[in-house]
Amino acid sequence: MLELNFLRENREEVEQRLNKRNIDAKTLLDTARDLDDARRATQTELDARLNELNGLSRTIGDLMKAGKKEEAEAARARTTELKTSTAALKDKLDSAEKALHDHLCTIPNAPNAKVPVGKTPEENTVVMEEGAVPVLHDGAKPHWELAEHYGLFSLDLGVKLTGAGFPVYSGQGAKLQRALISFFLDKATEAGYREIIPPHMVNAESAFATGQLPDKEGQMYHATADGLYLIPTAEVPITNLYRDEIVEAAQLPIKLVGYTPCFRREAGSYGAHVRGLNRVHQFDKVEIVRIEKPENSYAVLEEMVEHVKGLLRALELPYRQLLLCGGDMGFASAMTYDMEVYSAAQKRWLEVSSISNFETFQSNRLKLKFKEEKKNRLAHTLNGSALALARIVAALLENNQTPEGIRIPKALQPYTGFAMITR
RNA sequence: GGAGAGGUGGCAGAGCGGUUGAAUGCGGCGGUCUUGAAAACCGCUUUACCCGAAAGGGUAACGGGGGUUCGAAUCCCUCCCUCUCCGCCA
Repeated sequence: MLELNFLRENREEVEQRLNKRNIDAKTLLDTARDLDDARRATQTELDARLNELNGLSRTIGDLMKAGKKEEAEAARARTTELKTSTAALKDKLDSAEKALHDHLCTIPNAPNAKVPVGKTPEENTVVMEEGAVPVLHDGAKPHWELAEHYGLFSLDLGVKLTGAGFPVYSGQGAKLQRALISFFLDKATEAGYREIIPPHMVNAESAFATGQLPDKEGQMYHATADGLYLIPTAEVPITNLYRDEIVEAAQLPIKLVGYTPCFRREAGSYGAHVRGLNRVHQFDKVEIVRIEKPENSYAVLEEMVEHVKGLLRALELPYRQLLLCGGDMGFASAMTYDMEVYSAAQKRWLEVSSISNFETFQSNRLKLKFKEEKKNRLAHTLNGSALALARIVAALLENNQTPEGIRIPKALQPYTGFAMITR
């Protein structure tokens, strides 16, 4: 949620930035201003009445103490009108606040100046590309066929247990999964991130604070009996650790990392491009989260990208970095880089990481501030996948296949305990 | 699941209808003293919003929500949470 005051004081800038999303920013902002004006007027009036009522109550108290019963009764009579009018004004204020809040919830974050204009993924900017695309042997297979051949994971078994899109990993496939998680966690820990194991379900408050509710309600699994949501990413519980907190400036930066399974309902879309591990309802991901001072956040975004690049290099995967255009960015983000790896058998790029700066969009909902020189300021939050497993596995299997088996990158071998996946 | 106790400021802990946003202690910040430090002493020390150029003024908040009352941290209802005992259990 954008900050109301920032939005009022920097109207021109915010409108220009929002326009990159191809939305009617002018109308959205005009409405916000009007709703806020109405709210302020109501509160000013309410406060004045309440002030009067409080004064009367104090007078009555004093008169009672002094034993002046008749005068107290007279004063009491005058409170009746005030009580009904303040009650009405309170209702009016409540609905004005709700209307404003609901409206603000519909406004996405304002893209950073560097974000390119564009409507579709085709208009994203390729920032850089690195690593050689491997030349595969004849008869190279896509990863779902490799999985079957080597017994690494099964989607059919997942259907039996749960439904479509829930892979069951086994044998070397399961070991590879665990190896990657450990490898990513260790790398993040080396880089100074503190490891967190959070709950895999969150309440509605948490889901709201990071921006999943109300706009992405349909994408989360919802346990209605308890009002809980299965997390779509570790970002949700980990960032919410700092909900309703005011931290000392000296405590920043806060660097957290967590591994969790991620659950996504992902309505729609079937066919070849969602086969295998390309798009599943449950996958594993290691997420890095940062809480930063505003003046540092964009440098930190680049630092996080470098961290992810380091992982991809260590895994010897060809990858590219994309700067998302306004039309392709997530609702809560001010600027997002996507990292994609090339999956050689499918001959396509797979998104394996999304690294975003949310500026104060999340912290405003979280009420996450830091104290600097006696002033409380909203912190900037950032997060990024480092990395998302399922698609990394897909690329790893496809790119490293040989007639003799599937080669495990050197960096990973200490974690897997084997150098080659074989039958 | 059954029975009981309780949720107050950064922490501990009073208050149980009338200037109580809240005693007191600890912690923190500033000052006096000191060669320096400690001790002692003095002052300050929650958050959000509204009006205002500012100075300043006002409103709200004692787990959440609702009610009673001229007035509630204090009384009532309800929900949530924590603790103790019993039961069950990875």
